Amino acid sequence: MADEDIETYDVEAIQSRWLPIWDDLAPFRSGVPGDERPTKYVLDMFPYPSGDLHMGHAEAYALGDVIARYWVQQGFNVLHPIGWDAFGLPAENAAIRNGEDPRAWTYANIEQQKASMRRYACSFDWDRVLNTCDPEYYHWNQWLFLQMFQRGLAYRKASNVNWCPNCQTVLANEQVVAGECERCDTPVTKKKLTQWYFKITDYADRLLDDMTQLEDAWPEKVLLMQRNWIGRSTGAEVQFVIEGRDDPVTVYTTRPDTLYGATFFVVAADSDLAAELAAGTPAEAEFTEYLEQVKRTSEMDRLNSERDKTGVFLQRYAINPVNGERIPVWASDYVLADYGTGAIMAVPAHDQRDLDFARAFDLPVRVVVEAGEDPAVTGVATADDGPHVNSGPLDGLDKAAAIERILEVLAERGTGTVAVNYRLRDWLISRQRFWGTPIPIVHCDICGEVPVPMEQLPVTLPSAEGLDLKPKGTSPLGAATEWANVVCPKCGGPATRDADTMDTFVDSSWYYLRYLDPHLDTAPFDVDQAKRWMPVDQYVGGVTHAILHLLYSRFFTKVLYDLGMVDFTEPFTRLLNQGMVVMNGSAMSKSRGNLVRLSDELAEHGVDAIRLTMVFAGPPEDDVDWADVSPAGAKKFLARAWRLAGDVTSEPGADSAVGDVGLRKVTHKAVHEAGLAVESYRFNVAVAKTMELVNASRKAIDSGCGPADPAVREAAEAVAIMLSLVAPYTAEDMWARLGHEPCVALAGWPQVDPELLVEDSVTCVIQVAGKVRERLEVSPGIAEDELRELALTAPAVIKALDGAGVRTVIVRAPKLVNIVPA
RNA sequence: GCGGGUGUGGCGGAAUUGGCAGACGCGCAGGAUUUAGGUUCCUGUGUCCUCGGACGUGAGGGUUCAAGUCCCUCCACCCGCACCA
Repeated sequence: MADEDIETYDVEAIQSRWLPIWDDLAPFRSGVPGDERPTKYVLDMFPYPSGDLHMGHAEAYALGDVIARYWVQQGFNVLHPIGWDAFGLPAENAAIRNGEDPRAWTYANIEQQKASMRRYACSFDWDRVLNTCDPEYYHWNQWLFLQMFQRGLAYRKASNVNWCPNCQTVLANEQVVAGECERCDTPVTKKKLTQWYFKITDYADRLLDDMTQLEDAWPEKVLLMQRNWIGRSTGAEVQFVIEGRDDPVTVYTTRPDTLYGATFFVVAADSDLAAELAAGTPAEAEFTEYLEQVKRTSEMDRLNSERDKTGVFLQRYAINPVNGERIPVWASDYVLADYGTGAIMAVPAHDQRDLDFARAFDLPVRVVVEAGEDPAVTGVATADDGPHVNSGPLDGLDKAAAIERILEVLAERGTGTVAVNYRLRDWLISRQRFWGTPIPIVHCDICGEVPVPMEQLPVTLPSAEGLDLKPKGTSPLGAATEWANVVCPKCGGPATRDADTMDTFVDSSWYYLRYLDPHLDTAPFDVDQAKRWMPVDQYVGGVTHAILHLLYSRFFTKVLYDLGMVDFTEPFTRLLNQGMVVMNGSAMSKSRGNLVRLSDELAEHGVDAIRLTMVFAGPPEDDVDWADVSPAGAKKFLARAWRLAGDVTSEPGADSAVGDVGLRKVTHKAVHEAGLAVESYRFNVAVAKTMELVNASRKAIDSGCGPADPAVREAAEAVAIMLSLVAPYTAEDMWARLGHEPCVALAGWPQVDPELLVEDSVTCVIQVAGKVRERLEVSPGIAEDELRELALTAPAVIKALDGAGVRTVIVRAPKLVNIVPA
């Protein structure tokens, strides 16, 4: 029999048999009118169309599909959409390399990925596909931009921005990783440019505070990263008069209690204030030279905290508002121009950076909090709490009391107040590239920034033909004169379009709403559909987006809430971060020579075996090391399960109630435990439970109740349904072999009979001094006294006690007895 | 430097509230079937052992009748942030 069966579990044949049938039946269509099932929204992060799908996609989508298909089996109408995040630099760069139109290149890749995705058989609703590079999509990026523009949430300002010399475009703070461009690893430099921003800082508090909604539903790690990224700190703003300057300068500090310890004052070298203070002083030349040096320092060097402190004394003095002391003003690059006010009071005794600076330039160190050794001697600033000294009215107070007191003092004198600061900066969205959403603004010499009227949207991208897409620091769109030159919508005079395009993170900040009605042409999304489906019940994607994409999406959601378009404030109720697929411990890459091609793996083992391998490899959050797993083993198991279906000889509908009780108990327990495992993301465990059921069924057929017993059919059908979450082709073919019509995906999760979960007998472990000496089969309802008696009289126990008396007997009926000898 | 996480057989990993450590699988070994085996099926597989047992979840200590699980100290690896005043 072996020979025929090997031929019969023919992966290729099974795949090509069911794919067209599923296409026809479309079992995962979520928008069928009159569908009464309760709803769930399962969302996978949409792919970027750079070539075909790879191993990472295979893992992520296999995991998301387990959840989506499980909820379908549980009777939900599951919205499980897919689309393409199709704008962006890589497509454009590739297009430049190949001399192709980025549009053609992108759509060709999308078609290829779409075909692969279909074969991969995820439970996507193919009626809802969207591409962010379609005008019908980015139309609404522009619409949303204008909504924000009207509310002052989109604005233009000049500032020193992160610049990637390789990509020849600006980058958001979030796209600079360790001083390098996140995309190409080129060291990032600074450039002064006028750019568009979204005012995400207005939402800093809400982004932080609303995270309480996400506790226990998002990975703690992601919440922590977001908290750190927003970086809220509470302190005080204190005003210092600068000699020879009319207006005082405000500094931000989290330690206003150490104000009496301020021995010098530092302004950010690259701030306007520094230039102003240096102007006309004897230090001006030295300052100018220093500033040049600072500008030459790459972001990467600047981030090196081991670097020695540098700076220039500006030959000016600030007056400490509490004691009138005259302290020198320095300019240094260790103070950041764009955090707080760009100026600080330096308290070297209690801040390490200030101490390092003080030691470098021989500035005085004054202890105002007694907390250990003298920092001037040790070189280590003390940040701990302790009684204040040398601090006038603060003397003797601890930190909390001193802060409270000094704030009162400052308030009385009108020279200081409580203040909150954030690490988070506004989101820079302008990009000097072609393949993105045009910013819907027209620049007019007379009227300034004029929004494109809503009815003129979308502002579509011109053809790339004839345009030089090579990065040169300005947007290629500016060279499309026919496109760029327009009349001002306001005054009718000559004007030009804004030639920059939007950061592609704008596209992905709201795409989950667009899926609800991807072809709607009157609004970005259907508000009523949003009431029905949103927020997303389960989001699945890589931890690489822990900050960027998730923070931006949360921000957009809150803006939409304020616009009255949605009635929730957080878009993603639960988040699962899947791990990566690696090879021999490191990320796969062509240059490392450890790249595994998904298409090769699929050809060799089949879709189901690859999906099963991904799911069974371990917890979904962990990386899958392809060197450690066995797709061949997965295929072997699938064939084994599949053969089970062929061995069943009872008819469909056979009454399982009269079947073998032993096997039925195994079946119901496996179904029950697999369901619990899926719901708690332990998909690998759910697979293990399915395997156990297959093993038990095999045994029942070969050496137990036999293939005709209805319990065997019940077990095999349960296997097919459980397997349908992971291995849809095999499961469907099993279902057919068991005499059912498609689709197994809609068969419904097997009902668990609670009575069959109750064991007839339980193995009770009898320990003596914590060591197992005997196992007894007992009834689950056994009384403590009876169990104690049984345990104490067991021969093995008497032997282990070896005449010693009994001190205590711990009884945990019915599973355990521990006898403590005297 | 600051913050967080993880350490369980040869390997990937299991293990409600502290209650049989190693489920399930890979690999390996042996056997059966086979002309053959990158097939299928069965059996075994933590370590040591004087075959009664002893030891065993990164190391050391503690709490407990009982610790992979709780507490303390340490080690290793991984991730995030990195002059944010």
